[in-house]
Amino acid sequence: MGWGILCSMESITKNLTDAQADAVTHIDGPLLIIAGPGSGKTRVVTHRIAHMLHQGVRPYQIAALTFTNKAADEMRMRVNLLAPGQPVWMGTFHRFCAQQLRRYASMVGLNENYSIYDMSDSKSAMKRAIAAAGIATSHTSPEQISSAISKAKNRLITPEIMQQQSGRAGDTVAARVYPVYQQQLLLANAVDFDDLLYHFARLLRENPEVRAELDAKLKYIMVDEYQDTNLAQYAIVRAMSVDHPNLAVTGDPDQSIYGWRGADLNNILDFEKDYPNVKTVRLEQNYRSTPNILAVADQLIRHNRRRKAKELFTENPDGENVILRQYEDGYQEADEIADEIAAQMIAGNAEPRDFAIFCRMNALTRSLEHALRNRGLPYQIVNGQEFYQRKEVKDLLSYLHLINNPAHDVALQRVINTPTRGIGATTIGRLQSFADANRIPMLEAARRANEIDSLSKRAVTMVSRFVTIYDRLRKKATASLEDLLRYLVEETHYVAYLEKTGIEKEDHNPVANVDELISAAVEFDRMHPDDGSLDAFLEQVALVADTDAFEDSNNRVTLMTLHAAKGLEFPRVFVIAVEDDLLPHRRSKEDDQQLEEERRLLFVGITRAKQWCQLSYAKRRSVRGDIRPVIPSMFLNELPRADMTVQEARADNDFFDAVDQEYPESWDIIQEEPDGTAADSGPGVQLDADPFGPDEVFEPGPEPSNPSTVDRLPSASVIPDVYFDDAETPVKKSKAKSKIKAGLQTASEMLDSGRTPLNLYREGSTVRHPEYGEGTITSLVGRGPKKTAKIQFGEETGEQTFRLAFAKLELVD
DNA sequence: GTAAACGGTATTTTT
DNA sequence: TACCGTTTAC
Repeated sequence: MGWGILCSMESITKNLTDAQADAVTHIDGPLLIIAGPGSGKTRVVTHRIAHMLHQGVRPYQIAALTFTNKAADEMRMRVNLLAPGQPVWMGTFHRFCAQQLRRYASMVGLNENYSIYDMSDSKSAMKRAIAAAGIATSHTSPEQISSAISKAKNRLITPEIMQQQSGRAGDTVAARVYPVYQQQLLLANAVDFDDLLYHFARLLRENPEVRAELDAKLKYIMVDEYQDTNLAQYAIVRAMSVDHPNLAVTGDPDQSIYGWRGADLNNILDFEKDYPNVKTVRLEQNYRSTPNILAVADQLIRHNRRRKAKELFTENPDGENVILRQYEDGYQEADEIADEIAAQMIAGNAEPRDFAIFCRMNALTRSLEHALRNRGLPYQIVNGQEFYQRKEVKDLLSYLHLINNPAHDVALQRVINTPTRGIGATTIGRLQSFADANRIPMLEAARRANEIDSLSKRAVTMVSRFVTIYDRLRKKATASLEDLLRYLVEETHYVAYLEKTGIEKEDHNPVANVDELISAAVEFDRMHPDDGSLDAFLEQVALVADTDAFEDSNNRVTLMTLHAAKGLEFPRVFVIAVEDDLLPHRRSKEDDQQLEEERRLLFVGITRAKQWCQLSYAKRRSVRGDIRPVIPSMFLNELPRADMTVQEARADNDFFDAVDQEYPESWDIIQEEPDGTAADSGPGVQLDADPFGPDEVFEPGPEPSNPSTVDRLPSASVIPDVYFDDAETPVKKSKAKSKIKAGLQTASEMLDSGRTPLNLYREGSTVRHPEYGEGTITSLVGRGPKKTAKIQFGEETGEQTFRLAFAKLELVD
């Protein structure tokens, strides 16, 4: 054996449980590993690879397919510890297909330098296809058509078949667009994400010799997260495991959360039928979580019908109860979670990286972000706006794409007038028509601009000028990426353009992003001294997901969606907004299978937690602008109260204390726990006396005002009505309340009744105060009831600070 | 042709 | 609220 360092057989299998060792030592023949959360699955997979190598399997005969780059990186790192330097192929499905397609490009009608359209690219392409197909978007949206076509591709349905099938279904429109869209992609020498799988699956199906070749070459295929495979992926894996059916899949039906993307749970549920001689191993012991957390998760998931029943257990010591927490609203949720994190850190047994906050939708991270930032807590958002999606980055990448693939029409349209060079929509439209008529790429049309009669002389000049710039850039295509990018930025005067047009916002600095992209290029050059091509760089960029951006080396609180959380673990976990219409999501409630998927989503969230976990919901939450009452998620009723602590919302006397706690300048320094009291509203904030007029809605609740006191309510078998009813809440039983229920008046209107709505105050607004007279708002911070303004009055009074919800202010216009 | 201003509308999750 | 497409004013 070529590597002396590799551990002995015993050390590979020692420290493994029987079940784990069973899986690790199974080499030939199909293998199904049902792996519960935290059951050491990655350990098994990596040890199995090491074991196979040890037994003489050649590294290039093994391919391990994952869904995320992060999972692949993790696997690579850990295999490398066990068997250093072995060239086992590990990577995502999409990357695998992309690489194979490079080799066999011509067999599916592509060129080897084909481009991968990202979502926004395919969106533009889709719009163009819809227009070309002559379809009015009055009754459908491009998104719906996209999604129908995407689903078709995931199920390996060709345009022809879709047209035949769509007799009665509402997919007829999509079926008409589909062939047009595919043709345009092919003409642009491009594929979308689905095509990577679709083309490759069809390639295998239609070319037996290619199939046999790959089957023989990759004798041992492993698939991670098998429960998330769709039909295309299933077909690919199957096709490569006919002559050498040494297919090992790992997964957990209870963690299947990608049904909406075409994942078919039957792939894993029926695996044993597909491969009769399969060896099945169940990993049910959990090494990650406390028994309490596991019990809650297990009880929840037992409500699903479509699953393979598992008996999850752990030998970990007992931990704290899972907390079920109610908040008044999303802002309080955000603030108090941030406070809780601060408190736990101050208590000294946690640091930022220990915490993760999960939510159903990206939009929900905003208030959390705000609250964390206010307290100076370091955090990272794992989704937000992906770096590669930002305008300035996309602009430059589009240039690179066009340089690499002159047929990339989407890139051309993005770039031809960026920076602006006098080529407007009309001109672009005419180029497009000419291109369509002659079945040529738009760049080709641009080269032949003088043949296009409809173009004005001026337009022809402008277009030619662009082509000249393009050709100049193209000459640099083989330079290092860094050189190419720098040259590009310089030649197009891109930075000047950004500075001229860019509106620099607080957390958005376009020029810095340009620099960051250049850094990424430098890094790529460094990592690929030999094989570094523009092609490879663009492929790499296209296939990294936002979830891969997660850095556990950063000592930061992590904010992400539940989907992004899969495969990760954190000591302390918050799942926020466990509310009806959100989790389960409104659009998933009608269908049982989708509802079960939502339940799995929460299951995934809870099982990420190692020692501490809180689920929360609010009584009301603002949804795109206005505030609406909330019904807690039905899933909360399914949780066992024995392992939980239920906490009702703290009454909103919180408006007057906890808000303005002082936090350390830097979290390196840990301070004593702040002892906020009702009277202590913190420095710099002035509250008007008695904010409650006769018509006020709020009254102080019965809770103690010391925020460090935690209320532990007795457990209950179901969520008591009190959580969303008025019985013990600070909302008075008044006409105002019934209006909430009837939806006639929003809570924010109630809060602001008889006052100027908070969102009308702007920096620079002139306001009148009964005592101080007129002043100008110099700054605004905070949200909702906590929105605070600094107001500059006359010389005598100077600057004063007010909580807008309570101050007796009037807007002067 | 460009840019700002307006108004309508959608709103999940992501390789 | 935020984005997008459209209109409007230069």
